Amino acid sequence: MILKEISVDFTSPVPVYEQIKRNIKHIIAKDLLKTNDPLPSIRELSSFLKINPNTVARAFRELQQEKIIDGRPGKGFWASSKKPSGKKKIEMLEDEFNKFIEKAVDMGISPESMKEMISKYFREEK
Amino acid sequence: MILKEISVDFTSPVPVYEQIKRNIKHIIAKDLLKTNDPLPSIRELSSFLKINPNTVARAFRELQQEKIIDGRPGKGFWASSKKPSGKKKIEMLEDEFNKFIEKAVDMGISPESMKEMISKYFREEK
DNA sequence: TTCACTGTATCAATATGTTAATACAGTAAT
DNA sequence: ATTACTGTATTAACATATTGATACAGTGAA
Repeated sequence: MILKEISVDFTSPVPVYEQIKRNIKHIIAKDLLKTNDPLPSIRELSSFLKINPNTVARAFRELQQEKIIDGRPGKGFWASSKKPSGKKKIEMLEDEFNKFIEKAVDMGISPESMKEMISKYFREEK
Repeated sequence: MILKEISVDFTSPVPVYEQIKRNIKHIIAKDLLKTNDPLPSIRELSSFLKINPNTVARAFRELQQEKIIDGRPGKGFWASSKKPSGKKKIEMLEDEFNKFIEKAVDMGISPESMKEMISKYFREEK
């Protein structure tokens, strides 16, 4: 079960519902959950994490709005079949990304420096 | 004067003090303010923007902590003596950049794809 | 000193965000 | 219909972030 892939840090400034969202996104991005695979129920996950069901419900609701998962009362939630493909995801980001690059260019930052920033981010990320 | 380079959007979810910080950073990054050039005083800027002096003070204080500007009571604030090198500029962008990368990660985009997006931008640019 | 400007500190009001308590409602198997 | 699960909605408690009112303190020139 993917339950043990999910954990939250109560001392983090990142809200618990946001940590849950990221957990699920990463799980789906890594294909640990494929299309139509069931997620743990709201109550199952909330009692596993020892938090209020509403907190899990908020995470699931927002993921549903983002079309990452889908769900129905009485049936639970599952990985959506309408997940955007890798290409779609990049297209979704590209506008925002180009704005960012333009600002960087405006400041005189080279493409090499930008790539270096990416590498740095992932080196520091554990 | 750089006063007219500074504006805030009161309907934005981005706090006013944060908008001021970004304004100043961009002004310095674009060399509209060079080393030791004076910034508007806290009260001057606050009355110009019609906000409380404390809001401007917070922006300036944080910029000072980030070594982007310097200041003293009775003297005002000025652009820090440390010329914003390429590295400095990158630091200024880094917060924003990291948020972007985080979002990309959340979408399951690999570092390689991100670098590819940068290359693509510059290939198409010229 | 006095004055007119600087920035600083403290506290309160307000707004926003997060989580929990609790009750309600849908689904499906028995 | 009963049971045992699902998700949903409402409201309140709590925490945090943002901004403002106000008073205090430093600097330098007249």
